[in-house]
Amino acid sequence: MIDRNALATVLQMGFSRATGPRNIVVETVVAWEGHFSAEELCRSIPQVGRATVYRTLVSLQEEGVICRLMIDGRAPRYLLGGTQHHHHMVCTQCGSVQDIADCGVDDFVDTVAERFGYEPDGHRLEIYGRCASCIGGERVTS
Amino acid sequence: MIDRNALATVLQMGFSRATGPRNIVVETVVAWEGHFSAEELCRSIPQVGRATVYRTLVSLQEEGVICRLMIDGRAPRYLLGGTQHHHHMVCTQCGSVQDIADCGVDDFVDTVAERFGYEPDGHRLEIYGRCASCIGGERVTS
DNA sequence: CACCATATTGAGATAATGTCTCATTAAATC
DNA sequence: GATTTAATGAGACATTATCTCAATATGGTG
Repeated sequence: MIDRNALATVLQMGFSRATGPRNIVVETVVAWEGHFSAEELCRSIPQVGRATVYRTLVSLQEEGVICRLMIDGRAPRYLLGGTQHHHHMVCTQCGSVQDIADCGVDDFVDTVAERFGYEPDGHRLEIYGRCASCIGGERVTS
Repeated sequence: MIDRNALATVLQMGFSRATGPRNIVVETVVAWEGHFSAEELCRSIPQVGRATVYRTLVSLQEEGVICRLMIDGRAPRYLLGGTQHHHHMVCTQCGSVQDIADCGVDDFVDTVAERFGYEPDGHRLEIYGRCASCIGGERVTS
């Protein structure tokens, strides 16, 4: 979880004024359980305009406070999580998302990129499947 | 490149009738150089209705004939490519896409999934950066 | 070949999501 | 409190995707 100081820092990044509406958006995002879409966020804080919500989401992505997942359908979903965590395991049944601490993907990426003369500046790894508790909950509930 | 027989097979998959419009869509997709969006495809074959184009794209994805890339903006882009190739390297400058033949990602995915008691059924790896020719073309063209 | 049953199509309505404009509001400073 | 201007937000607009249902075309049958 992001702490209050970091939050205050985030609120200032790239802006020259700290404002109420942006504060509401950031606090809501930080307090959110699990992932959310832009529209869900808008609905949950109707007192803040759509434009501001979208603008703030862009900033939060740029600052690495949240990341963007393309889970299934059309709308991207956002997840609180630092810049370093772009490896996720997504449960296709319950929608839960598990961060994967880096365990060699970065090296793999560098190796592949080098082979092709590529200069990598980012990558995304998402694993889809069913999480342990969805597998476990398979009994028929009478 | 997909051959004619495979194409004929694809055209039958999941359908009970072979039709002209669907044929046009599939042939256009197969002949496409690089990746494309659904709307680009629609524009290039205005004689086929949007609904049919979208329906056919869904079928082609299900059959593994094309895959769906989330490269940058909002609209997904499609790429001719078999079911097995979900590892791509995308040039953020020229937009070219390079398939990465599997070199261990699958094993990595299985290992991680097992650690979390996860039952994986798919994954996606996309590497973003600049390709060799974009790096090479950096000289100022007078 | 003509005919039938129905799978498939497509025009256009509708939905979902995201972007933009610009008059208004309000934060920071003096 | 007056001033400057960053930031907001209502709503128009844009883009992408889905849905409906009457019309059409396909494959099978006699």
